[in-house]
Amino acid sequence: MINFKEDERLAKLNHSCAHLMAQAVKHLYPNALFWVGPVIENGFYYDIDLGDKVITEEDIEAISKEMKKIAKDGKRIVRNEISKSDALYQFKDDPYKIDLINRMDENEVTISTYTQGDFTDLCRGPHVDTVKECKNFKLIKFSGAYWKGDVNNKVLQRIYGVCFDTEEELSAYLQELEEAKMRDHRKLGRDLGVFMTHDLVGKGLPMYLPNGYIIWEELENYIKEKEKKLGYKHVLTPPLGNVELYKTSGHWDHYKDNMFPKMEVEGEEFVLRPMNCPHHMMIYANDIHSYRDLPLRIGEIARDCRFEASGALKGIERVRSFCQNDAHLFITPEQIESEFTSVVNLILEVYKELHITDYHFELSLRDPEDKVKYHPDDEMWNMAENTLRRVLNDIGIDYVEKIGEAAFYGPKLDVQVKPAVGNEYTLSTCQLDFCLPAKFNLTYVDRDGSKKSPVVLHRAVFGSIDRFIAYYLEETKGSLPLWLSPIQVNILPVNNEYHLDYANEVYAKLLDAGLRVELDCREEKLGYRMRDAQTKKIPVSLVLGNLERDENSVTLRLFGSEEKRSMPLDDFIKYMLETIHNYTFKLTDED
RNA sequence: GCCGACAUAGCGUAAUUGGUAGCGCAACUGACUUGUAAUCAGUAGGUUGGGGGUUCGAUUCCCUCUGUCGGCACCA
Repeated sequence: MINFKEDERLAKLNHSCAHLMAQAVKHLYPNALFWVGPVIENGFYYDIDLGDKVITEEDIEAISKEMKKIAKDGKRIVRNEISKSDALYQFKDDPYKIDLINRMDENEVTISTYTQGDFTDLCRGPHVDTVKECKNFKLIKFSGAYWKGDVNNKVLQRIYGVCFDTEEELSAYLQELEEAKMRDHRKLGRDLGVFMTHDLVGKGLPMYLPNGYIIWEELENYIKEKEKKLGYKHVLTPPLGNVELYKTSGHWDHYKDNMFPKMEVEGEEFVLRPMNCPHHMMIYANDIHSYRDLPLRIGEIARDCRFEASGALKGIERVRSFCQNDAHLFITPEQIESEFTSVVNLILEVYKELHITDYHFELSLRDPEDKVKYHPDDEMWNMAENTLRRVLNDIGIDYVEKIGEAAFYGPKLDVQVKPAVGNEYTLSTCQLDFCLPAKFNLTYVDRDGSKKSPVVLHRAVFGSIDRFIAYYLEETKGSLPLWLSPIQVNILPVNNEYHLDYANEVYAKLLDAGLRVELDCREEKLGYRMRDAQTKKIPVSLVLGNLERDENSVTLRLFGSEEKRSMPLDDFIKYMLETIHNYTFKLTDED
């Protein structure tokens, strides 16, 4: 997908198109006031104050029409540099522009305006030469947006759009958007029988169907095997806990509004747990630990419930009940580098093995100004953040730093990915915590016999299994690698009368080999059943007729390929098992 | 949660200004006995998301609840 911000020409064009849109809006609604209209990754938007007016579908059409008209007229776009006082005077009737101008330092930035025909906007540019260049645009969507992103502020009308140099590029882009919708995990999840939701159960509470649970189990086994090899010990803890547990950890103060409300039974108060750290802390506290015991790595596929805002829910990507692939590593300060490195390497290994390539790292730091969320221990924070920077530099991975995105207890490294539809999200995370162990009075006995507080790494490779399935469905367009496919092999006897016995024999052998196999012996034409198998994206279809029966062989066709190949049955089974254990994407990749 | 849109059979959809719900796929039944993406014919399937209102009459108009979608805000 194109990134409009990174393409110099597209950025300029789309920024100019935002102005063109504002001009059209001003023509149609003379009282309109404008906030900002930046270029973003997928086009541009403009935030507009229309008083009580709310944008409708018809308005968008009218605005588009007016934009076409202005573009056709082809006025030049002219830059003007002005002083701050001139700017304040020129925009004196526009409180939004005054707000922007007041925050500009004349000595640091040149204040400029851009004029096209009867429309002038405060803007630093750059812009294209004439509005004519902006004629190939499309207004994509519109919605409300809080002024300055603050819920307490007025809701402005935001209109999103895209603009290209040619009509062909525009329609190709719109086509891409349509195709992205086809691989949205919510669509694939329904079509492939992965998960369902029901109003009676409640929103944000997905239920995994047989196909979905196969994927789930495979992922769970996969990651737990990896963790075991790295010395993790897996545990099982309850999905709820006493409110005091969360008051102790500090989560209660920070997140109680995002937790399901507490329930009172026999004078005790409980909550559905929103995360597992406190439980794992208590498991650590169950024993006295020597420095020799560390690192202690406690892992769990753990169910959590969060009272996510209804507007945030999305398929199995953002839900109210989910399972984290969680682990807490209790370590000494000296072990931070090696253990953090080990976690990052695990993440990299998993991504490589599962052919995930489109991701980037974010180092989430505290906002030193935010004394409410982050307790003001400068020394602790600086040490933690610098340690992470050092580790990441040593490993040699690229990352961007994000201020104010840290957890309340420490900085973290997040792996960000982009879904088919919507904003990017965090898939994997590794967090450094100097804070919670102290709150739970966790200790270990060091070499010199003194008690010391361990450091904790919180980490999740799959984030939540739910979210990972969502991501992987989209990444593979529903054509899952063999090891994750709910049905791996579909057997199609050409003719039930003559070939069913052999088909049954092959079926039994494949089943015995541990493959997930189905036999489609419906009284339908082969073409019909083949189409069905392809629609379900089953990786391997075996067509069995006279030839195969007589030679004890199979003729196979892989999903997405028209090529047919024959091989002895035993070779086929061997081939399949090898492929599964290599987590291979598809058989075709090796051919 | 906020701004807005939407909700018709398992899925995808249609129904002129309000007149009593059609179609395709899937399902089921029968015929066809099939060599790699749709054989033919028939049958069944709907309190038009729930509730309330206006009306002689509501899928259509109004209110409300629930859910979904697009953004915003949030994301331990």
